[in-house]
Amino acid sequence: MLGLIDSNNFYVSCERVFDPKLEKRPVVVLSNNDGCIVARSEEAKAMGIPMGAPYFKVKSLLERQQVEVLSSNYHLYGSMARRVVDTIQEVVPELEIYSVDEQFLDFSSFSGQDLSELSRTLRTRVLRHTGIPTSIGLAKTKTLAKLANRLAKKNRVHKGVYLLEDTRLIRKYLSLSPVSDLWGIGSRYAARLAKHNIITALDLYDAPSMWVKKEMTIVGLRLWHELHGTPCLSLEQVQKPKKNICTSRSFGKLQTSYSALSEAAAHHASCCAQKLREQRSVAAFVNVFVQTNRHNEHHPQYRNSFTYPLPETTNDTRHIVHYTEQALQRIFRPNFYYQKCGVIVSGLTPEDNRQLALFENDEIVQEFSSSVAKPMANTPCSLMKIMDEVNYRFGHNTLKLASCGTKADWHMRQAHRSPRYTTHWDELPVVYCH
DNA sequence: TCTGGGGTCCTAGGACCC
DNA sequence: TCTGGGGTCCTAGGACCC
Repeated sequence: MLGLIDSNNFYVSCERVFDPKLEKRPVVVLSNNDGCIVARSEEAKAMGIPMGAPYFKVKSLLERQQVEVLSSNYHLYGSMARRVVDTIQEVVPELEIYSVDEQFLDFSSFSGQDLSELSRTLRTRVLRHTGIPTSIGLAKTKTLAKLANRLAKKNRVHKGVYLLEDTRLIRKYLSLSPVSDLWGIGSRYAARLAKHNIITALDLYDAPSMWVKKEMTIVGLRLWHELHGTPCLSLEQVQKPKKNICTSRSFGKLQTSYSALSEAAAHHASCCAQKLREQRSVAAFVNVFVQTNRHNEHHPQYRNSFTYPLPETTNDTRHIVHYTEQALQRIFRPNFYYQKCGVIVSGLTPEDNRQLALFENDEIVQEFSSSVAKPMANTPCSLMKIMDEVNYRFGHNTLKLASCGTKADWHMRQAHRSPRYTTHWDELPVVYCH
């Protein structure tokens, strides 16, 4: 048996831990740039506020219904997610971190124990230690555990834990679920399956496996086997290094100047380089993309990207930023209203067996180190290491390249962000004693 | 005026190799 | 009439996830 533990309305729950007045009230959390609704409390869901709705379209409805609106606070959510995982691991050490609010649990070392009971204890513990409510689904495969988790969440009588094992019950629940509820069935497949009269999850379960493979490739076949109780998706306990890393943001307001785009791109490139160093990888390519607002019918549209092959693989911020600039120069066109830009690094390999170039080119490094006090920066490695350490100790962006700019009027909108209670000294919660 | 930001996997087809 | 038999790598496009 394995389990899927999932934090309920995770972002809203994080906010509620530190602001009790949000309890029992409709609350929504917005995406970056205060763009769309990405999390809703149960009360907000009950009012029919749809997931993913653009904020400006539902703003007046939210105001009328007195819904609490929050900008997303990813420092807080990331830190709370780590606490949740740490607490779970005290009880179940073997797990896979599937997303910020979901973990698959490996119960193989708990044979003979009552897993439902154990899971209920686990939920209570997570709630007590972190303040985050969770639901746990138990089943033989990941796909069934996902379903069981839905049941645990949907029906209060299960008290947040549901074990789905009995074939008759599996069939019954599948017959009550639309096929699009299954993990791995998105809107495209749902529409295609509907044409073949496959409407419920049970219809897919009862379809011949070879037909499923023909229509939905090996991915669909795996899903089919998982529904029938044969595991095809293993638990990935070690997090694999990412194959691509992307940093991008929409601008708080549309931008037209090269200098604004260049600053933003340098900033995103710096973030990519830092993420590369965190996972101890180097990149072989850097891709820069820019785009205008595709929803805007009044301004002319433009989107473009350019991939720059790096002369040697690197995770040095200065190199990545330098080639980002080169790529941006190729795609920037004046007289457009830009809405977004981003940087993607790819061709990632581990930094400790980095492939050297035939002619290692240290021009940028030398140019830079000659203007900096010698003992600090004679190798790119040590300078980046120091920069990361300083930024870790004194806060993100304490040290950055000048090309990232200082004005940052391209920064995203974030009108309703709560304090970063757990990660910033000057934003700690305050307790008053009477 | 205002519409997010990350990721992964699979397949087919085209190019190449011996 | 008859035209080999293995492979790899890369990319674009399509699907999905949170």
